Amino acid sequence: MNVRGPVVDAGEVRSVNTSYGQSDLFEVTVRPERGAMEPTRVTLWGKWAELADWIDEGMELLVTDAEADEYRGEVQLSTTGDSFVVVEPDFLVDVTDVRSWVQCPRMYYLNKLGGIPLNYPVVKGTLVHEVFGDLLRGRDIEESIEDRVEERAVDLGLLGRDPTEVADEVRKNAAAIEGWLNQGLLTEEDEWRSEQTLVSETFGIKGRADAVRRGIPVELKTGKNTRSEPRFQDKVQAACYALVLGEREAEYPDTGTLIYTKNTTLERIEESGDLSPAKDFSVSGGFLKYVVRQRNQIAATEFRGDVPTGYEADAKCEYCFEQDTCMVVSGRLGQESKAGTVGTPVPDEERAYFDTYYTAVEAERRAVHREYRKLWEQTAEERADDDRALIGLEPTGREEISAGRWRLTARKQPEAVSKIREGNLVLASEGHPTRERAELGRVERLDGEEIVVTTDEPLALRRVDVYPSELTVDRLLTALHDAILKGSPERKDLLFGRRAPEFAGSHETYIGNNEAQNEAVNLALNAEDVALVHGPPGTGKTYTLATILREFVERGDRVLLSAFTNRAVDNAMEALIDQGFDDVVRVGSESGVRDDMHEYLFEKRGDPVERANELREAPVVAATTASCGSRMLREQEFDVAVVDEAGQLTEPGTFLATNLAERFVLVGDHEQLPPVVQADESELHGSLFQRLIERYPDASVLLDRQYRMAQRIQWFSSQEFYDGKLRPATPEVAGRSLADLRGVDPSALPAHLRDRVTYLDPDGRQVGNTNPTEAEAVAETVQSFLDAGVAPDDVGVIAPFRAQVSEISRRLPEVAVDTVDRFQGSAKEVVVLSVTTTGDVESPIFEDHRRMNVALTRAKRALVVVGDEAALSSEPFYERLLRWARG
DNA sequence: GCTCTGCGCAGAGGA
Repeated sequence: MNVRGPVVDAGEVRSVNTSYGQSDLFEVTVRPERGAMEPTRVTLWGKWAELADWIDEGMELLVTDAEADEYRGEVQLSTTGDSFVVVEPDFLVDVTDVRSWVQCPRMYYLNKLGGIPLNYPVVKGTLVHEVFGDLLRGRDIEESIEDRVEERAVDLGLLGRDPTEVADEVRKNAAAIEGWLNQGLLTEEDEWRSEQTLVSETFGIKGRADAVRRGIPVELKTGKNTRSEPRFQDKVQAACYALVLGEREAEYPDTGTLIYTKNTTLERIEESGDLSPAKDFSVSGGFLKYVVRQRNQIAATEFRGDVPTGYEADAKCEYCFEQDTCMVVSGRLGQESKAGTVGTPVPDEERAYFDTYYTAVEAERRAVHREYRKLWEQTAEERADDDRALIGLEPTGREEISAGRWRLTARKQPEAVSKIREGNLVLASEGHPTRERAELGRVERLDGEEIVVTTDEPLALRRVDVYPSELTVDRLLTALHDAILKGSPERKDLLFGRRAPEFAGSHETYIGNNEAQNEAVNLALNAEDVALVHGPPGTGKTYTLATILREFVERGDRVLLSAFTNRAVDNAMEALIDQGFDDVVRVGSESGVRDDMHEYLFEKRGDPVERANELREAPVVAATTASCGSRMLREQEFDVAVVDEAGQLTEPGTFLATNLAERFVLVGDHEQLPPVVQADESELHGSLFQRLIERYPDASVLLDRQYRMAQRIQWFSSQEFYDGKLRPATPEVAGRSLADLRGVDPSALPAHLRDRVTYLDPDGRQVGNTNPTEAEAVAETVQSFLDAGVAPDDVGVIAPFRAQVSEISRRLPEVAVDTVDRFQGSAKEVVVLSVTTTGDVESPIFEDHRRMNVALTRAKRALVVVGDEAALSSEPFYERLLRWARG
């Protein structure tokens, strides 16, 4: 039987004599999660007893194949020879992390913290792996090499490598594999699967195997291995995959294969007479358990929030490549380290800051892990409700689009809604993402009836799940590392409030008709380190930002333009282009970047020198903050970073962009929506923008004149969020009404909708996160505006909940209906807000009043608030809102 | 018990 639950009590290790000889035992008490079982004592025998050093009360424990017996009248459990003990099974450890932990626990930590920079051996290794995958999928070797090298042009260009020489080197490595593969294929029936994504629900391990051959994991290594035996950490890596494969097939492979391409030089062949680059090794049950114990050490360390010292294992620091980094990091952070320390520690407050944010980012990582858990924990029905997956798909086709690239098509239920969008990374499966055949893929197309996914290998497409990614979390950590450990003292003095921002230079007129905007441009241009531009709704912050960018370029600065979302980056670029400047390189993915900006999209494929130069010499590079954390952009330097919608960025998120530049300008509005953060009790909720603007008001400018809303519409927001400072830019703006719109006849509207701000209580009732009666009233209201001549394109409907959005959307197919969060950044002539809730405003979504600020400031000429009076009267803020809306 | 965008997927290697 299996038992799983939190540890409520942990004892001491004892050594006892058994019929099999001397053995250690360690007793823990676990409160089982499922069933009505009382807390149960579980005895962990033999090597599992080492967990005594790692287990704390509160940690979750899973013991498989435990045996029940009665001892002194009490039923208790013991591990058996088949048992595995897994600490915090929900914490998904990467296979590569187990690998580095085995080398040295501190290397695991350092890799996580600093990331791995762009270097040639790694790029070459990646290339050989890609060619290997292509070979397995039947592609011609020369074609593959040529294509893959061309694909990596930027990396090779930035590293100053000649593509012909690189191709030669890759060819040497790949030829050895090809010869061996052909030999194998002639003699036996081989079944190969390349690039297998594996996730284990039992062992809390995830990773991607290079290949699986007849159920045996195959790991390719391009590095040198001069000894005849496989490297230990390579075996560990392959054994991890064996563990996950075994879980799925209910039988563990007893072998692993490692392929060392460098071993097949002519000299070696002559020396050993051995043609094969492949080495098989046996994977015993004992080895699998060793791997799980290592994985447990990582999970326990993360649970405790400990930092590995290196003493946990017996690696020798003098041979370690990371020794210098290790010593510097421990020196800067005052950490204990086996390698010793060098340098002076950062001040206490920086250390405290680092610790706080490190913990907060790790909490986000655990939130991502919870998403993974949902992959297998939920039933199909729950999954359908959760809308993270599309289930019950009917496979309709598969075609090979290029060697080893497949396009899978399936029919979906027209009413099935999900958060899956085109361009998303997904797990495509034949029914269950971890128990049945599954492939990582990308959504190519998605409409009402059909979904198209591209994958490396074909399968019958029956289900598509969102694939959670730790990528951004990893990048936040490196941004934190770069900012605090590698940041200049001047920059840090500023971040920690020890020095006020400085400004120097003359005051010029850049924008003649708006004093605040002109002030903002001056402030940005004169900033020696930072300038902050506070732009409430409709105040022309994007225009101002574009002017700032243009003036920076004019005087010879190289500029990074960044924001959290692709949409914001594209908008800012558009404004820049509107001002007549288009010498911009847009870094990003095809699916993320808006179609009309594709002509500026940076092409990574081609000639290395050309590609690298285009990037290095671009006066303006535009990318999301997540992209700024990519290896390619981390290599770039800028004079100044201009970050839009900075109020939506966490502090480490902001660093992703600002780390790359000498100076920075943050543009945003902290009175609109804050960063999206998964962990509730997190430091990440506040933005750097807000903290700096509060600390250094003199380094900021408030854009106080808005060009969007009629006076009546903007009043509430101005009073509640901007101390009444926000005002219409011109009398024309102040007096805006529907009558100004061509073809609109306001007198055709029902009387209760004729004012610029109106209120309506449809007497509905909240059902889940919807309110059907209210949705109906919203639809009727919108219809009234359409009947009065308002174009569908000029109307927007906003609701807090996604469920209510789809409820309304069904009734109004031709009108833009979206959540408040997704509406941020855009505006409409007419906006109808569906408050949805009834009785009270207790849901956490109503707690942050800034969400309402966004919702109420999208309308230019007419705003209708639709909601339950009782709910709106139940809290002072909403009561003021109601009073204003009623007029 | 709510909102949700990113990402060149994860891993590639060096004595």
